[in-house]
Amino acid sequence: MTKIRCRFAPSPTGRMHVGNLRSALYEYLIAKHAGGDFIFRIEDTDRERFVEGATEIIYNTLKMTGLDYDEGPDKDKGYGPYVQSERVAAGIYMKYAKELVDKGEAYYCFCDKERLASLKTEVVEGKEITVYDKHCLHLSKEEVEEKLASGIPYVIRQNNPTTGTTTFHDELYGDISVDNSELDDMILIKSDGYPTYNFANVVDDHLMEITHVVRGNEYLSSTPKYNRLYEAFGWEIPTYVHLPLITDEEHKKLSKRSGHSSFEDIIEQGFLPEAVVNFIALLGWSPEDNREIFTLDELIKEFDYRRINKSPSVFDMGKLKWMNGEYIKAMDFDRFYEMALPYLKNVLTRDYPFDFAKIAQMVKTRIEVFPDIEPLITFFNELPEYDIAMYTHKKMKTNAESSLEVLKDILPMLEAQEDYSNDALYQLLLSYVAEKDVKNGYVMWPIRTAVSGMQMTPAGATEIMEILGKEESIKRIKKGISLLENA
RNA sequence: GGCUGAUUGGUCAAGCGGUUAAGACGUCGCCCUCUCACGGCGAAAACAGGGGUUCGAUUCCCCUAUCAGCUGCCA
Repeated sequence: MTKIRCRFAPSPTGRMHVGNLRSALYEYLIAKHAGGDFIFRIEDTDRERFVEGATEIIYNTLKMTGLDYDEGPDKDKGYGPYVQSERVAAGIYMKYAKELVDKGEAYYCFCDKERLASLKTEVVEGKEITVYDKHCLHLSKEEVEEKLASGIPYVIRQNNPTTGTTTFHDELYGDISVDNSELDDMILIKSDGYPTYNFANVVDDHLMEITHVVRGNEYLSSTPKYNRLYEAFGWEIPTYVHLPLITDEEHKKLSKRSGHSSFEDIIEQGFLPEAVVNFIALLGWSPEDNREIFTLDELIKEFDYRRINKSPSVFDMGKLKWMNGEYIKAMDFDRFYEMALPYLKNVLTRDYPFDFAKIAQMVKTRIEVFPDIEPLITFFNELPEYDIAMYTHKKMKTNAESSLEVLKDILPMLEAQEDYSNDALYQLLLSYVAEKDVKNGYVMWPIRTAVSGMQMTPAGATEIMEILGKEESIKRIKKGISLLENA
């Protein structure tokens, strides 16, 4: 039994897409579940789309998500280099392309853009289809030599048969067949000397002894051509696992506009890496039981790629939020506090010794992502303008009149009170409730309204006063009284 | 247009010939409660359509529809 080797081979073209990240995750999980190796390779053969800094983003994403690779550009285990542009420099692809030319499985093509354009067939919606007509396949050896010698730009194309069918097996999708007449003579080596993905991918996967080729199913339709390449070389065909795609809410491919296209975008919105990993693991895969919360290690243990779904799934931001909220609730307080503090400090700017830890405790069960904290606590910093209609609450049986009465009764009690701890204040108000023989809410509601100016708060009236302290609490109660009196 | 694939509630998703068709998010209701949230309980909500095969189809086959991907000197 050979050791399983899976690779993650992204192109450094920008931020890391969540579809890409999920591929990386599944590749990692498939390898690790079987005790295999996870290889990281960079496919930078498209010099036009290369984005400066994109490689760093990929490294960083892998680090943040905990997808540790066993081999990669900075971890050569003898299969390197792991960056395709370096492999180009080493002449690897050209060597194999020429081998194919010698075998008659590939050929030089000197057709220029104009001729290629003339081959295009106009089809609906402005889409054009080009099928190469094997024009250059018929060049004689002498003609090829002559053109090469005279420096005419060329590409190397795969020479595919035009009759018969090609079948390949995918672990998830089963056997897939296509007529060979559908197989275009795709370009292997571009005129700039770089290989296309189609070629580099096959060569590298073989050379790096990748056993399981795991990738998005946008490659499903070109896999027959890859198979023909393996066969032309006489190489062993790897196990294929094509993954269903992830779409946005409109069932369209995730776009930049959808706001959650990249891992970085999501992290910037206040999500935790482990929640994102957990969430995307469940997008297209499910465990045997109904469990939904998994650490990476637990995923490794449970992940069986045969349980991967075949149909595309929508990236549901709402459920990601829920899951992130679960992670926040389960987080130990010290770590939560540390992460929440910047948001707390951002809002609580008043020159007052706020008890940040207490406030953090209040919001912990009330947020899904960290930025949710801010709107919850701004009232602590400053009493907002509010409408006295807020004093009226049907269930609490309160209205402006009753509220005014309660606030006026309570004010002297609060002024006399020295201990502003939550417990003490609560007992104090409860004694008033008992004395008046009313429901708790009847007195709590107007007080909470007066000290917060908010319809909803992350804490009760007495907890709020504990935070605000005596002076500020009384000031806000008085403000409430004057608002009600002047109504 | 051609090729390939997919199709279970709004979303994720179990199911792999016989089930009251799980569970989760969201939504709604109730309880808890010093508001909200947490927590607890409950409700509404699905097998794309049509033919077969079969004693019996969500499960197997075919057709249609819809969606997606590919159809690049992008990956």
